[in-house]
Order: sequence, then structure tokens, then C-alpha cells
Amino acid sequence: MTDKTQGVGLSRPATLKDIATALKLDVSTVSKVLSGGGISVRLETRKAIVEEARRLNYRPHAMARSLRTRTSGALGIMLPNLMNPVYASIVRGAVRRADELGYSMLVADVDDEAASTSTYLKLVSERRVDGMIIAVTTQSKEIIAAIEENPIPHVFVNRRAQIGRSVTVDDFGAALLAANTLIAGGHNRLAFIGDSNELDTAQRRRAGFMHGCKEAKLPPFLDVIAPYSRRGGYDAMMKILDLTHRPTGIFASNLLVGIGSAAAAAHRGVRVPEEISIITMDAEDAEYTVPPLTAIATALVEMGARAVDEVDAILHGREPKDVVIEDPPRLITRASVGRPPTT
Amino acid sequence: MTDKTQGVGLSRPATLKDIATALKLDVSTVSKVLSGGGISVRLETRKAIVEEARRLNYRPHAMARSLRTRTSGALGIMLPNLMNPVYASIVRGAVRRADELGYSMLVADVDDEAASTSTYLKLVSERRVDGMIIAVTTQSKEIIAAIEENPIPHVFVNRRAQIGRSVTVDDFGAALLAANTLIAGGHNRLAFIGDSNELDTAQRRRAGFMHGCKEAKLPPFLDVIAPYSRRGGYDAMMKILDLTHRPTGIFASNLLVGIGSAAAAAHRGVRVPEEISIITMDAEDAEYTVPPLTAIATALVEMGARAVDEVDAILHGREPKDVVIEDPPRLITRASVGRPPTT
DNA sequence: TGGCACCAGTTTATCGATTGACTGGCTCCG
DNA sequence: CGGAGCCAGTCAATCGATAAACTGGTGCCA
Repeated sequence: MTDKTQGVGLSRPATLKDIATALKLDVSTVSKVLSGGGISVRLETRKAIVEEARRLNYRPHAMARSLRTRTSGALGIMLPNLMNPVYASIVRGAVRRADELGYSMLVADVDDEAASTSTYLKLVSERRVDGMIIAVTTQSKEIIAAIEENPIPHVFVNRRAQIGRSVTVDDFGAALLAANTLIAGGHNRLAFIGDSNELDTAQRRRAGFMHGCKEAKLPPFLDVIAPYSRRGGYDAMMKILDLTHRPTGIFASNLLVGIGSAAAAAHRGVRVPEEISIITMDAEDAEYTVPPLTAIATALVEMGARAVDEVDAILHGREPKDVVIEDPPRLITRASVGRPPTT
Repeated sequence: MTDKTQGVGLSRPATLKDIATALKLDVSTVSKVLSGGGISVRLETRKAIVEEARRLNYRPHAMARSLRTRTSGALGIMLPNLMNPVYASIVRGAVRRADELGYSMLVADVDDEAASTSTYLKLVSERRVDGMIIAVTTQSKEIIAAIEENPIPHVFVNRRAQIGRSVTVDDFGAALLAANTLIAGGHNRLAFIGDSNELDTAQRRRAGFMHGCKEAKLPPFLDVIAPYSRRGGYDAMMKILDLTHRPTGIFASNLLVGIGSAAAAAHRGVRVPEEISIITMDAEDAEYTVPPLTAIATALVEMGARAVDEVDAILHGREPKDVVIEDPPRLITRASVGRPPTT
């Protein structure tokens, strides 16, 4: 067992006391120089402290500081499934922005309400985090109650908050753009594939799509309710393809659903876009489908980052607000939307 | 500002002191009952303490406990990119197992060496974590040095460790199975698409594939070096399809590469598996490609979980070991492998 | 020359939980 | 009857950092 040293001459992480002792000063002086604001300490002394701190490779003990300051320097994020690329993107944005702002990020992958609630309670009541970012699917009474009883700065992301603030993208606008893109392509028999309206993103997308159809005075679109998953999209598309009088333009209102529906069309031998057009959302992964999917890109990574910004704002006493990412939804034209077939 | 209460009658989280005062006991007694082992306290007193703790909804202050016990109850995981489904799977496994074992998990998404090193140093020297799980791509001298100078229990995951332990899957075996599957299908002109041998997973897969070819006394396969990304796979496949004398069986040795190469074939109008067969790895997402890709499934989620187990083992003083997930690679037969074309 | 301000730090209490040492009273045994 | 041992807790120190209150000396101004 060799004696591993950090910095110079110590076999354990340096503390304020080590610095203080070395310089024959008081720990409080050292503390003030190293973290506290500008109190009266001679420049010379200051320099010596800073120098010694570097020499000993001093790092404040996060837990000790936490205990005293009653802040942990960490945020928490809860989401239902990291393997869903939509959440993975959000988390990535959040984790990276947290790092930029100097926070550590605690991640919890929780898929049911009970787990969400107990995770929230654990993180918050053990005071491991200063703020929470919540991206769980459903806002059950249970979790809302947990938040109300143990309130800390929090933000819902990709969900409208029933309690507190939220960061979302313009789902309505994105869906509207999808509808308009299809309509501009000459389609007038449209279908929407999306999750049930219990999911608020689905609800907003559905509304946006409906709005587009109404504006163009199109007949009511076909509304297929399907879970936001590959399988959900696959099954929904199969159902649509079974119809004798098929719609010609499909809005798969979620990336996974888009991937699933493209797969369904291909497996059925239905050519996209010759026989049916598909437009999806959240584009990044949709470039390598067959055919590459035309998509409405929303700023998922940015959304995660902004959620962290908002929690940070609350923590700094700034007025939090509901934010809808300004970055408007963008159309990424690829190969899955064409003219409707002429029959 | 309404007076939010947790538990009964307090406007702030309860502490040991609150319980002690309420029962006219000493905090140390309360502490011993609630967390310390079996010291001598009357059953009656014990019950009263436990009861009062529940009534006040007591939760130990994680930071205070940390400070005293010199353990944080948290682990850290570093990985290069959460949006890569391979890492997302690993992280999910890790996060969930950590939760089961009572740890919190700090996640850092870091893509270069400098960021990895500074993240490692931050987490470890501020003593935020008791152990680290490292899934970064390259084991640079820089990060190795950082670990050596600030050693804490750690495990490399999906990487052979140059220092300390590692948790991997049987990459060699997986690649061998891929080769054998292609060979059994009647293919004898094979190609391997994989990252450079600097990535140790790529190296093991390449070796496994080579072994399979040698055993079958096949001529050397075509070795296409491509980054483990969708684009990498796409470009590599395009190159292969440009060849006048094409291989007939392709092993895309990573999920992303598989998705990219299937897309390339489709976009070129090359039929899979009629004209060319593709087999890939890490199957979950590959079901909804066109065609659905035959794949070798490895236990990525399990790998993440096992990494946590190993760190936990080290923390409990058990002997750590290098683990290769026992769950052998499994062949998932879908539609992308067929007989070679008869020309 | 009295008094105030300021400089450059120090003293002391504190955050909440844990742990080893200790104590007052009782029992029990030889 | 005296000491050992145990029972049921208490006491006090400690983890490392922070912050409010304080101090002893000097400078300055009226």
C-alpha cells in the first residue's frame, strides 16, 4: 500500500485547517479568502492563502459546506425512461447546463408514480438537492401532494406544470407546422398519430394539428391514439394501412412513433412518400430511417438546459416564469413527404 | 406565505434534536436507535423514538451524516454521450441498481478528456461520491493519472480497465456468433464494420469476428473502420456498396452502425437480405429498422447494473473482480440475414 | 485629546448526525 | 457485605466549513 498523496505532503485531502496551520492563521480567515466575499485581509496574506491552497490541492468538502450553508450544490432530475431518446436528449441538456453552472446532477430513472414519489421525497427530504427538474409522464395526485408537502424550487420540463413552473417547446406550433407542410404538399386526407390527451404534449400537438386542418377547411382528420413508442407507432400505422380509404398524409407526433410508422409502411411494402406521406417530430435520429423522415425539430436538448436555468433562477431569487423555448419549431425536409398519390 | 408543514407541527424538516427534545432524551440515544446498531435501549423507549420519528416525518440529513461518516451515499457515473442508446442503456441499468441499493447517482455527460478529468476530480475531491463508474471512450493518460492521484473505488464499464476493475460483456463471443451466423447462412465474403482498435470494444469484436472467419477457413474479411455512429455506419456501407466485388455478409459491430448501414443499403436501393445480409449488435432499437435487423443482443442494461454492484462490493470490502456478464450474447433472428445471392 | 472608523484578522457558535467514553443505579454472587 | 457487571442512557468530541460578533491596534479628524 503506497502512500498516495494529493497535493504536497498530505496523505488525505487538505482542509481549511491544514492551510490555516501552515500559515499560522485562523481557519475562518482562510475560509473568507477562499470563498467568502471581500473582507479585510491583506493582499499579501490573501496571496499566501491562495498559493498554499493550490499547493495542497485544496478542494472544499462539499458536504461540510452544505451542512453549514444549507445548500447542496446539486440538482435532481426525474424522468421515466433514459432509453427513450426524447428524454435522453432532455437529460443531456440538463446535465450539461448543470455542469456549466457548477451544479452536480442527480438522475433518477423512475417509471411509475410510486417510484417517482418516493424518489422525490428521498432526494428532497434528505436535502441532497437544491432543486428538482421533473420530467415524469404523469402528474398524479400523489406526486403533486409530495411536492406540495415538501416544496423546493422545481420546474416541470416537457410538461405544463399543475404546480410551479414549466419549460416546454411550442408543441402546438410544431404540430401546426406539420399540418401545414402536409397541406402545402397537396394532402387533404390527414391522420394524426399521438398519445392520449392525458399526456399534455400529445394534447397540445393534437390541438395544433387540428387547428391547421380547420384553417385549411379540411374535413376532420383521422385521430389515432397510440402510445409514444416505436411499437405504438408501428401498430397505429398498420391500422391506418388496413383502411380501405386511407389518409394520404400522416403526422406521427413523436419521434418513436415516426420510426415505428415508417417501419410499418416499409414492412407492408407501402412506398413512402409515393403512396403515403409521413412527417414526424424531434428530428435527430430520424435521418437514418427508410426513407429519411421529414420532421419538425424542436429543441429538446435546449429544453433540458433551460429547465436548469429556471431552477437556477429560482434559487437566485429571480422571478421564475413559464418558458416556451423561443427557438421556433423548424421543418427539416427529408424524403418522407411528397404529393398525394393521384387515384 | 402559508406555513407548510412536513410531518406534524414543524415548519422545517425534523432533526434528531426535535425527536430527542420531544421525548426528553439525548440526541445520541435517538441516533443510536434510528441508525446505530443494537445498543441498550429499552424496548419502550425504542418504540417511542421510532413512533415520534414517523410522526415528525424524520429523515436524516444526508450531508450531516456524510460529514460525520465520511461516506456520501452517492455514486458517480461518467459517460461520453447520453444520446447514444448504448450508453443510455448502461446508465439506466446503473441508475436503477443504484436506487435499489440505496445510493443516489450523479451523472456526468462529458465528451472530451479534459472534461472527464475535471469532472472526475470535482466529484471525487469534493467528496460528493463514494465510488465512480467510468464509461468514457478513451482512457487517456490524463484521466488515468487523475484516478491514480485521487483513488476511490471505481469500475470501468464496457471498457477493459487499465487501472482497477471492469465490467464488460463478451464482445469476442458476440462477434464470433455474428460471424458464425453469417457463415451458417452460406456467406463466405464477409465484411466487418467497426471503430478503430483504440476502442477496446471494437478491438475485441474485430478479434472475435476474425476468429470466426479463421475457424471456417474463410479468406480474410473486409475490415472497414468507421466510428460507432449512424453516420459512420452509413458512410462505411456506402463504401462497401461501391465495391465491384461486394462482400455478401456484413457485420455492423454496433447498433448505431447497424442502423446507419441499413439506411445506406435502403437508400441505394440494395435489397436486404436478398442482395446483401447485415447483422448488428445490441438489439433493442433494431426491431424497427428496414428491414428489422438480425442482431446479437448483449446485456447493456445489466452491464450498468453490475458495474454498480461491483463498486458496492468494493465499498463493502468484498474482493472486486473483473466481470464479464455471464448472460451470453444471444442471436435475435429478424429479417436482415439471408442466403447470399447466387451470381 | 476624545472619539470614531477602519484594518486585519480571531473567537465562538453553528449546521445535524455519529461514536467512544462515561455514569448512576441496580442486581447478583461469593 | 463488597465488588463486578450490566442496564439504559448521557456526555462530549468530532466531521469541515461558514459567519456574526468581537478585539487590539492604528489613523484621522475636529
